[in-house]
Amino acid sequence: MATIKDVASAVGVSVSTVSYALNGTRPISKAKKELILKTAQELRFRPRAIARSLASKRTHILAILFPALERGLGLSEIDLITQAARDALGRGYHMVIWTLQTDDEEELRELLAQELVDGIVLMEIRNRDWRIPVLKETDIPFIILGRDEAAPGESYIDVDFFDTMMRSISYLKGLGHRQIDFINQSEKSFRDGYGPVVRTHEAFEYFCGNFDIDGREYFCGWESEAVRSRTISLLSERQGTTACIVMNDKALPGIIAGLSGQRRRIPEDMSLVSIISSAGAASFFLPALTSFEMDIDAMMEAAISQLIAKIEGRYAELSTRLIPCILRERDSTGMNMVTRDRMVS
Amino acid sequence: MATIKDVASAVGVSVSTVSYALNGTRPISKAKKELILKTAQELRFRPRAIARSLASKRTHILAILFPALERGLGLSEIDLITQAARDALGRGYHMVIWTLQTDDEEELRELLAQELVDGIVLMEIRNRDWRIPVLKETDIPFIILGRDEAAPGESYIDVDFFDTMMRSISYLKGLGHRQIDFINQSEKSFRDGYGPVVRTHEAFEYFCGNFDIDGREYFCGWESEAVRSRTISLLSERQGTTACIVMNDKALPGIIAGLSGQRRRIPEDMSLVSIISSAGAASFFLPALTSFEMDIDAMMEAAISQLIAKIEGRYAELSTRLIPCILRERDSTGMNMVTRDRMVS
DNA sequence: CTGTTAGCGCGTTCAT
DNA sequence: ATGAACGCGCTAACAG
Repeated sequence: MATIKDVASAVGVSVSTVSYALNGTRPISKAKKELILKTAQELRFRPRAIARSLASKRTHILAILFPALERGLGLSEIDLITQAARDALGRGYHMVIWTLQTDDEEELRELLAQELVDGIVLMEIRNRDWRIPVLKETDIPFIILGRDEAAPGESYIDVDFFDTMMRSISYLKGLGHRQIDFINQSEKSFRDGYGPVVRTHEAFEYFCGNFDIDGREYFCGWESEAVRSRTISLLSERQGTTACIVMNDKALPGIIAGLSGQRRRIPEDMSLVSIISSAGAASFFLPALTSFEMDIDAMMEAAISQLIAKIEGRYAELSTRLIPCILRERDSTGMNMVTRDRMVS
Repeated sequence: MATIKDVASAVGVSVSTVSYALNGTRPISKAKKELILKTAQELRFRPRAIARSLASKRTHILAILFPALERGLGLSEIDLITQAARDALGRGYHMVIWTLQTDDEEELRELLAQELVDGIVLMEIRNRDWRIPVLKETDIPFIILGRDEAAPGESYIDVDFFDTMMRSISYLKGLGHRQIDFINQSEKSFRDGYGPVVRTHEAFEYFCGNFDIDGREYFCGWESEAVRSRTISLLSERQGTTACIVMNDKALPGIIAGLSGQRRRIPEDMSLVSIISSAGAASFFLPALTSFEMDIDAMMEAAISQLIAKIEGRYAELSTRLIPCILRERDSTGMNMVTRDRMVS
């Protein structure tokens, strides 16, 4: 492989001139610059990433950091990761995956001490996440996907849950629904103060009031058989509900089975909106589910560009962004029959 | 951050001695060695990955390479990626993700020319995959997940489809089933010679003969509504089938809906076995599906260890391995009623 | 505008 | 068993 030296001697200039010409770090006479670029091309010269890093103290490598998960990532994480890698690559950065074996600080410290990466994307953030203080000890830039209420002052990108809930309710109201159930995730995660659960909880309450909706929230695990029977009992416990918002991908099969077990058709008898779900999950079902999906491309674009901006020192200020979801109307929602009949008559 | 120099002067020896002590490259007197290790510890010295790489010509970074996919990876890819990263990390290697923007050779060449990685894991392999010749041009070690029939002589790790089909049929026969359908993937992928589709096709034919099973294979797309109606017509077209093997995760919702539309209960009227599916997909349904799942941990363990062995020059020979699937009995399979009744009477 | 040169931090050969 | 010195390929002061 050709080195910068080869190019230099081929053109008859010094290595620094070549370096400057290639990086545009310093003005070079037009003629020479073009000649250098041309010869570099011909010699198929590529700066060796490692050598460049050693000299410039910048590796052009980012890391995406996962905690040890209790087996099984959701359906959208794959898109997040690959999209992040792709975005980074498009900007000249590589992306490494760091999946920590355990919630072990020492392991993370080891990784950081190697100084292999220029910046870090933190995923699967939890409240009072132990990783944040560790990262702050070093001066390595990082960005958070999600929010840690206990760590104000950190830059983050998150889903706009408030907006999503508002639009969900508004959408269903537009279809004539007046009594709406909201199936949230587990009560435990609510008590733990897990961001998405808490924020949608608050938003649901707020907007039901605002839109004059008779709403009710249920917490729910995800073990399919349990969810099904729970759904069935809910149905009899509270009559008159014609629409349901679900933020719980894993509970969906149980809910749908429960509905069908009670002879409630979707969407004729019950409209279903899945929120914060992945495209894959929502279109997996029959009927395909109307959903508000995370705008993964936008989130990652924002995350990577902000992270790189920090690395390159363009602005180090706190930056926070909320990304709205995208509504995909599919086959699980329809007009409230009662309302429709009233309108017809 | 402390450098090797700091350690050397702190102990009062030369840098090379420290290097040797740390890497065990050369015998060092016991006393000094221990002192050096201790001081390094105290100074929190970590060899800078980049500097080490430049000198040793080895980066301890691997890449996992994806082609540009037509939107949406399956449910098991996420596990494959994170497991690969974790395995690598456990062996002292970082894993970067390379998702190519397009099927563009030049992009891959650029990446390779940077000499950032020591080895490559090739995923989503296709027949006559264009990436293999490109990789062979360089002398960088790589390993294939899957098989490319058109590239004999390359090391690979793949699912043991033959074994899986044998065990599936055997398992169902043990439950008394004698007439079995096999729902494969699309006919197009079969004609394209896509490995999994072709191999299961052959295995199904072979083992039906072997086990004296009345088997029939169907190719099938994945658009849910189409799959459902297809399933319904299949049911009437061929009576007497009591069990069904499916290698098509995305078609599962349609198949299940079609079955229930014809009032066939699972597993009372029809046993369902999902093969080569991910744990997530199979347990997502209600009833949860009995399945032969990819042994992702074993596959990745094999892949990474073989790749690293090649890198470290332990053996450069061709190595191929077929990994059997793991049977998970869930709720979608049961005794063939006809057989059972006969046994009872 | 351009060339010279000193590192970047570590591995490793050559001496001793 | 140990140290000095060189080199990996490139960037960025420091000089003109």
